[in-house]
Amino acid sequence: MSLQVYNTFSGTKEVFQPLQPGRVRMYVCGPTVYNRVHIGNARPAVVFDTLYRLLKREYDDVIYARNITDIDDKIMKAARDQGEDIGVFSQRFAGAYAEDMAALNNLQPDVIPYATGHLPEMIAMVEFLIEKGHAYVAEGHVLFAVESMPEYGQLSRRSLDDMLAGARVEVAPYKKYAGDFVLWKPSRDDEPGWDSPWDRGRPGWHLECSAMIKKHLGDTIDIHGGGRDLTFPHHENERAQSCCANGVDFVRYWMHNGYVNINGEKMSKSLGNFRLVHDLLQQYPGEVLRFALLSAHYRSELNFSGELLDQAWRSLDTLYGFLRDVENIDAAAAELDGTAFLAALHDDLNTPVAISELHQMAKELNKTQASEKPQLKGALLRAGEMLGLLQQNPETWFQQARGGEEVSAEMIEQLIAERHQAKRDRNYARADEIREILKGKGVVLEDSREGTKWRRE
RNA sequence: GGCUAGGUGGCAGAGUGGUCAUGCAGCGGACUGCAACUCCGUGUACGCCGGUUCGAUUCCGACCCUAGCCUCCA
Repeated sequence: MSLQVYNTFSGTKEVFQPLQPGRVRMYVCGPTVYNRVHIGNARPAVVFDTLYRLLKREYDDVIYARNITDIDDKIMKAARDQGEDIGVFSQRFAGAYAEDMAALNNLQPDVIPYATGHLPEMIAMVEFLIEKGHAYVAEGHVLFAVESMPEYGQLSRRSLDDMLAGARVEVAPYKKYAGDFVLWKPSRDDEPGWDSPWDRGRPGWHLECSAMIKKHLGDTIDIHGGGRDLTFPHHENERAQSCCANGVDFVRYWMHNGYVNINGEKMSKSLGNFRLVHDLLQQYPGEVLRFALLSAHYRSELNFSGELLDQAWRSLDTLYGFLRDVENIDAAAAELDGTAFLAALHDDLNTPVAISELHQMAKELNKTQASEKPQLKGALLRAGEMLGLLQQNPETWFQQARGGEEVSAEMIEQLIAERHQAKRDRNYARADEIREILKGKGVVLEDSREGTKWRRE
């Protein structure tokens, strides 16, 4: 079963073949740390984490890097506005990002490079680009000369003429060509800056990723991921820098996820229609957010709403329900080869189909005879793990807080015991009364031959 | 204006030239002391108009509509 991925560069699904057999290098653009991230920012992290899990299953040597952009004018401005040291400020939000991503069951990337830790690499790359005639110095800035690269625009499929025709931004006077972009810009004395062969200054955004990729993953990497909005200009410019500086192919497979929409519009900071992951986590388990994000194919847009999350929560309840009362086996030993589940993931990470297979596996588990249940449960848990789902103890899952006033588990158990006695006494009125009381507190009882289970809802 | 993606049942969302996505919700039934869980059953969904075809939601063309990128943005 070979993995197929859609490559933005070719515009088609391709069979994935790493540069070197058995060895995969993947880079995903991480956050610019000047505030908490919204659920749309979380999509690439979840999508590529899922891909990372799949790659690790298939390849021995996988390195996944996701950077922290901690040099940026927005950070400078936000830190200044709040009167906070910029290093402390950005570190705070880098930490918040790590927390949010962990809450969504994302594994830690193997490498988390910080832009501030790579100034020498960036400066070296700029020097080299100047040397090779791909960049020039102008009024303290260093600019990349896009006309020096005939293939510029190939990734985003734009011609220079088209781009300039649609340009809505004033062109800085020091640019030789309107499409040239900044590699290095001068800093004022009160702005963060680093000494360089040019003025004391700071790197352009695109340069940061190019330098970090080169250092940690090499000149040619297998997968570069990110949100669709990064295709141009960010990735196009990264590609220009890296190809021209390294003289080799930069990325074998470009992968871009679609947006998270609200009411049919892209969720974005500038539109102000965003929902922060941190806020959503007050109301929903991270696993519900993750499930919701994986419920659409990564290249599709995903319409985000409270209803979507409620549906995700219900679906997880159903799945966890099947896992109750089944003896565990070592899920790691479970075999997924040849399953429709795995086939779905191999087909350009088709998570909606994979999730539907999860349901099929759960139903199968429910139907089968007791002796075979542990085996099937193991497979289901292993499949869930591939998606970063279903890893909690089912009882923990059902007992977790769901907002509203909380009755303690002890109190619930006590009432269940009292109801049990009432039922024995055939005092159904009292039994039903207790059930109603608990229901009013968001606790649902489920009787079975083995006893009474409860869950919050 | 240039370029790109898309319009699927109440909602979310796959997919396919001709039996089935799947989930959530709804409805009917079974189970249950009654429920819940679970199980069984249940929906003539594929923007509009033409064309190709024995047959199109799926291929082709026109049209309408939506979103996105071209500026910081996952």
